[in-house]
Amino acid sequence: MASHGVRGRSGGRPTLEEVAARAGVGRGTVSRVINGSPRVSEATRAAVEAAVAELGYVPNTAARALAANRTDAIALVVPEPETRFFTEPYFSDMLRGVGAALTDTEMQLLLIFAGSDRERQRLAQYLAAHRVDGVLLVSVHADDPLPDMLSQLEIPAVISGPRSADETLTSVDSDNYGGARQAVEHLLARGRRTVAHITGRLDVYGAQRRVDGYRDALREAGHAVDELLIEPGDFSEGGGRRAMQALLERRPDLDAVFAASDVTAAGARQVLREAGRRIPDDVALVGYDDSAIARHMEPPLTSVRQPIEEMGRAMTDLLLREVADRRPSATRELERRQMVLATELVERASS
Amino acid sequence: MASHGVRGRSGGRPTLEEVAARAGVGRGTVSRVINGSPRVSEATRAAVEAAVAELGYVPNTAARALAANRTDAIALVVPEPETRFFTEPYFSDMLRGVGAALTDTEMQLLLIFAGSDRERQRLAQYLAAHRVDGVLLVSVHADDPLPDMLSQLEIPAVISGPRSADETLTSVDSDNYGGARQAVEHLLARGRRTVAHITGRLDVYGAQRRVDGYRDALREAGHAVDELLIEPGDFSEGGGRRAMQALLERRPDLDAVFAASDVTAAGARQVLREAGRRIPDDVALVGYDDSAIARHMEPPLTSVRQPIEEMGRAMTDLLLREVADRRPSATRELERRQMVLATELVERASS
DNA sequence: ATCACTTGTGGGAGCGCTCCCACAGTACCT
DNA sequence: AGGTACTGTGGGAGCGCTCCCACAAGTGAT
Repeated sequence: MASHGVRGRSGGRPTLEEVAARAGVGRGTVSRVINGSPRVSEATRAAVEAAVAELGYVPNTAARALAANRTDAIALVVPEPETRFFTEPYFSDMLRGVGAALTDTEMQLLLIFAGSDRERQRLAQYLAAHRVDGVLLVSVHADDPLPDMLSQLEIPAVISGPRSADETLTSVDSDNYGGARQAVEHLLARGRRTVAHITGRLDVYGAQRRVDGYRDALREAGHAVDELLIEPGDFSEGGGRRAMQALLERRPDLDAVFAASDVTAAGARQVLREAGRRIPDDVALVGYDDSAIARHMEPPLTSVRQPIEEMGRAMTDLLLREVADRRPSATRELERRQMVLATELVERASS
Repeated sequence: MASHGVRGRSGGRPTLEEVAARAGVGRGTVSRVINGSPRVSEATRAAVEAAVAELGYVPNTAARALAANRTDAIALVVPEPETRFFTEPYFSDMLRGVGAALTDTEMQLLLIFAGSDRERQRLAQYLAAHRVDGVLLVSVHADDPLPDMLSQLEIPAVISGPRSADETLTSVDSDNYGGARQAVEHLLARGRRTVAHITGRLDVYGAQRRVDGYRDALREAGHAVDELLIEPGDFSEGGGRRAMQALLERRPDLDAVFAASDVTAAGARQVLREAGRRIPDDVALVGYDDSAIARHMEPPLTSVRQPIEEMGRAMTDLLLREVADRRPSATRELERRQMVLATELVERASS
């Protein structure tokens, strides 16, 4: 029986040492070739590469991580219990962007579900155990302790939506303010006079910015902002229904609704239908996210598209850069990085 | 300057050795406590646990992986380029199930995107580098070399849909055959006589099984199976459109369509509308997946729900068991495991 | 009292790699 | 000729852990 581990020594994966022996060089030289160091002669490099190919050598990740103090992996922290995250396409799109950015890298992606308190506890542990080189944070609430924990642990992190106007972490965001303005300006341009807004969860900074955009668009068009036309939602379908009911009671004369998400708009639409309002004839409806729901709604929903995939890609790129900066001998370029990507209004029949 | 790595020795994360010194015991004893070995006296255990708490000790994953030859991580291999994977909710649901099964475990989830040849190449490398203890495989095509590679490398793996009737790997599947039967039986019970079927990609075993279910349901109801009513699709919206057009040309008298996915059904719906057919009055429509699209379609789409989240959970459970079996000293229970979960027909207005 | 076993414990060896120091060899100056 | 530099290379030390052997101490049967 082998002394250690599951697979015995014989016939196991080849090690650096074995490659070195085969190529007739020292361990250090093989390491240099593997890691692309320039301080190796052409002849030696060729010999080592041949040995690597013959033996099918692949460096052991754990050993490398232990010796070099890096893991070549980053984590995407997913606030799992919020079902919203999975029912909306946001997550998938983000993931695709992250995946794309990682494609030409040696980096691997670790998905960490951390919603419950216990999980967040454990998350800290894992990160402390240095399981990853950096962390991508999405959908963070204002009072989430995680970002600050990461700062304290000096773990590179990038956050998808800044928590406030003066976010300290590197962040990537879509232009929530501008997107909301686009939506409202569009409705006004279509001749609507009484535009209501169902907000998102207001502890999310992006939702606040959408409200700001809504307000400013109205003001600049010379309309007074009527607070009775603003009803808080929570990004969900049920929230959309509740908010729409409240709005119809307060301002039955409204002729347009800008919802902070497509799902919210779907909820609003149900209530409008039940109240006998035709879309867009009586009430124009604009959503946010440009999700599959928007395309398949009846009538198809005008919606603000966020470049979520691009955001995922940008976040990853920024994180990789930060990780590289942290490596020994890197020339630190520690500017604070805040990136904002433009949104796009996708016009459909609902407005 | 610290000699090694980014973080210097001083003030870094505490090590086993430091905990041992603090608790006044040996390194081995601390290791035993950390790993829950019963061969430790109560007093010692308490002392060690106190030291761990005081120092905030967290075991270093890389060191453990290197010494113990295990990583406490499993991989979910995602065939990324197939956009279908991201646009359908299949993926999210699966992921949620996997996450749920992992919640009470120490296991972490590594997401590996492997679609292009180059990526699959690299995937083999990563797996060979022993980066994970086991692999979850979803949406595998009949000619995918990956499953066999994994068998050969003796890496525990569980596959989401078996590749054929005699799959060698442990697999979890939903009852594609039964689901299709449910759908067709439902249509017949509603009085439909001419039921067409738009298939999925026929190199996917599950799609074949749905065709089998479609055929058998018709036969057992005493109907002849007309091959002209079966048109191959590819699970996509465009495929659904093309197939529907072909079917309408060949059999303009059809009064029901069973589509192999909701997205396919959405494509079919468009063509039916353009052809002036009313749903469900002229043609009843049934989809597969019970996705958000089904709920938001006009009219809402009757669809076969697969317990995808449960599948993800089951796959993960099975994989964890296999991984545990592989560990030294485990009592091997090497039965071949094939699990099939029941589907459910969700009836809506389209049929 | 002796032997045999059990329980708890310490610490050496080793996992496979990276980092870095030492040194041989060569080249180019003074 | 001697010095100074640089290039390429070998291999020791060490990353932090697990595994296992050795051994002390206790327990009970002979």
